[in-house]
Amino acid sequence: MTNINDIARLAGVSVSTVSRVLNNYKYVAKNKRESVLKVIEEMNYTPNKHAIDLIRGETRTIGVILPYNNNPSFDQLLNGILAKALENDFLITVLPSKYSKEKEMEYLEKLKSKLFDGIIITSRANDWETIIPYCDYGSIVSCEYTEHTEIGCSYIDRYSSFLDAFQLLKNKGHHTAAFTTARLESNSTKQMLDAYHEIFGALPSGYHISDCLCLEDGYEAAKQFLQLPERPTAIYANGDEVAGGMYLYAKSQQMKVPSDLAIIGQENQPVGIGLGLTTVDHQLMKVGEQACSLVIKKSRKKMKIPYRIVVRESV
Amino acid sequence: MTNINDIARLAGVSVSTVSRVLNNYKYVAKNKRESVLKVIEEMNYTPNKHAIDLIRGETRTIGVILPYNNNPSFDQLLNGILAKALENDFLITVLPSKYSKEKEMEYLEKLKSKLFDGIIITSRANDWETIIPYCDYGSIVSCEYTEHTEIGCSYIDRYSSFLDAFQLLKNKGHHTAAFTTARLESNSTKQMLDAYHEIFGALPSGYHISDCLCLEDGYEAAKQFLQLPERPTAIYANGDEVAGGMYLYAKSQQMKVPSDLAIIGQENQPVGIGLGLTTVDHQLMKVGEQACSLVIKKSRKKMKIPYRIVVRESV
DNA sequence: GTGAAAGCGCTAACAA
DNA sequence: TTGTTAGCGCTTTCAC
Repeated sequence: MTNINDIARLAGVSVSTVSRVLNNYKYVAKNKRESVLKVIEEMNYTPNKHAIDLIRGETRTIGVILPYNNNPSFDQLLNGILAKALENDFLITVLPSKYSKEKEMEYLEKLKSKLFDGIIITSRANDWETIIPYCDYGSIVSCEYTEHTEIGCSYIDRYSSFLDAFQLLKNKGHHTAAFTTARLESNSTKQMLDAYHEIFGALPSGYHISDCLCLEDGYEAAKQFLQLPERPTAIYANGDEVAGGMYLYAKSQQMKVPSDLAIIGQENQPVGIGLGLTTVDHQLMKVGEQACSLVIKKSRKKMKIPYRIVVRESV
Repeated sequence: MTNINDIARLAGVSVSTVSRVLNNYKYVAKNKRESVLKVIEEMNYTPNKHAIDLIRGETRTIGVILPYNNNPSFDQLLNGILAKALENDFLITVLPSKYSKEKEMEYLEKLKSKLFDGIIITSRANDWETIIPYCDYGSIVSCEYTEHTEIGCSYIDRYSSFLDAFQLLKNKGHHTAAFTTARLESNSTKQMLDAYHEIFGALPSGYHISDCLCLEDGYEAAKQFLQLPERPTAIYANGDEVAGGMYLYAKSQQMKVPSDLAIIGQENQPVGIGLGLTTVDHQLMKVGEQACSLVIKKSRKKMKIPYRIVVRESV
């Protein structure tokens, strides 16, 4: 492996001159610059990135902690992040966590070991208290709101989005609604429950199913909901794919949507467009873009991203 | 920033002993090991990864060149790669190319600069001839078949999958079929055309539309196909989201699927499940997993991944 | 078992 | 405008 010393020797200059050429410094004699460039070309030389990063203490790489990598919502987030990173000449390393506390800590340790300039936490298992110390080693940005001033946030006001969705159902004449969520322990689930109480009051037993991630989960959830003695007349799904599964189950039972069953999804995904599902679009791509901007700028701002409701025929 | 020297000094040992502790060497006196560990703990020390990578010349990181990062097929590929990488304790850096030759070369240069141990090329703009020289700097694996022995391949036999799909349509009584592809210049498109000729003979003019990536593209493509003087009776879409768009357009024209128009998609995606679309599942997730295994093992094997046709109600 | 010292490949302060 | 040299933080002989 040829290195900077070889180049210097062959070009008959010092390593610093080679370094200057490499970094486009002004004050290098034209002829020296040219001969250095020539040798570099001949030797097919490329500087070792680790040596550079070691000195600079910077990598222009951002780690993205992602619980699931086969989930459309997190894909949207990631896509936003990637777009912004590309724009700014940053590299993105994907860090799948499966909500494992240990994995998350492992990734935060990598921030500490200088592998990344910053980390975006799209969702987390650990408490903020255990995460915050790592802010000393790089910029940490969350896609969920937190009061902690050390953490930049690119977030959605989920509570009010849930309120809006439930209110929409109430306006359509529903007195209750069933709903699904992803993780039972998540903040989002908590907000969903609060929003429900706010709009409809007490939640009928069996009206909340958790751990729904994909179309099949939605199908099963709908089956469960519709076998309840007091069937719900409306369902709020935590994603359009889940909503799609519900739609399919309803159809399989010869039910009409929305007259027999109203369905509302989230994130404006293709299957929802296909089936004509009303959806709450949280604009996760924008959330991702903003999150990436924040890490790059090492900003700790709290940026709320607006959501919008896309009305189609399922409500 | 505390470093290995600080730890050595504070623990009253040499840096080599600290290094030995860090790397779980056997021959370190118990008391020294303990005092080193204690100081590490107290100082909250983590070794600098760049220094280590610089020496070892290895990073346990793989770069994945991905033309589009908001495309479901490439998402599936990436998900497979991520799953396998996680299993083997490798990190994945996503390298969006948008089929730019320059970007691709930039990423290959990063392989040369030792940032990655290997690179997976999911799809490419450059010729193999310009890519191959980079095999000297790390393992390069392709998700497309190539004869070049330097390149490991985890691939699909697209030609025969296309034959199968067209044959299926022919068996159902169709004498022609329209189809969509992604990039006009791609190998895949070439194979699609060849397969078409093999099964149906000459391609009626207007029966091939390129640059279809998403549901909206499919909608537009169907509109164009169905405005043709000789309407096609069947369409083979290059993805289920594209197929979904076609389905929606057909429905908007009060056409029945499959009696008025047969539609077959690819990749078994949620929208296809939702709409009951027959699809050719190339098992891209498995392709990704296998590709990742190959880079990790620095293998240059050619691994063909089987596809399967999922029959639903759209054909 | 342990430490001194020579790198790994590069940048940057300093002196010339 | 250039070269010398001291690092960056770590691993790894080699000698004791």
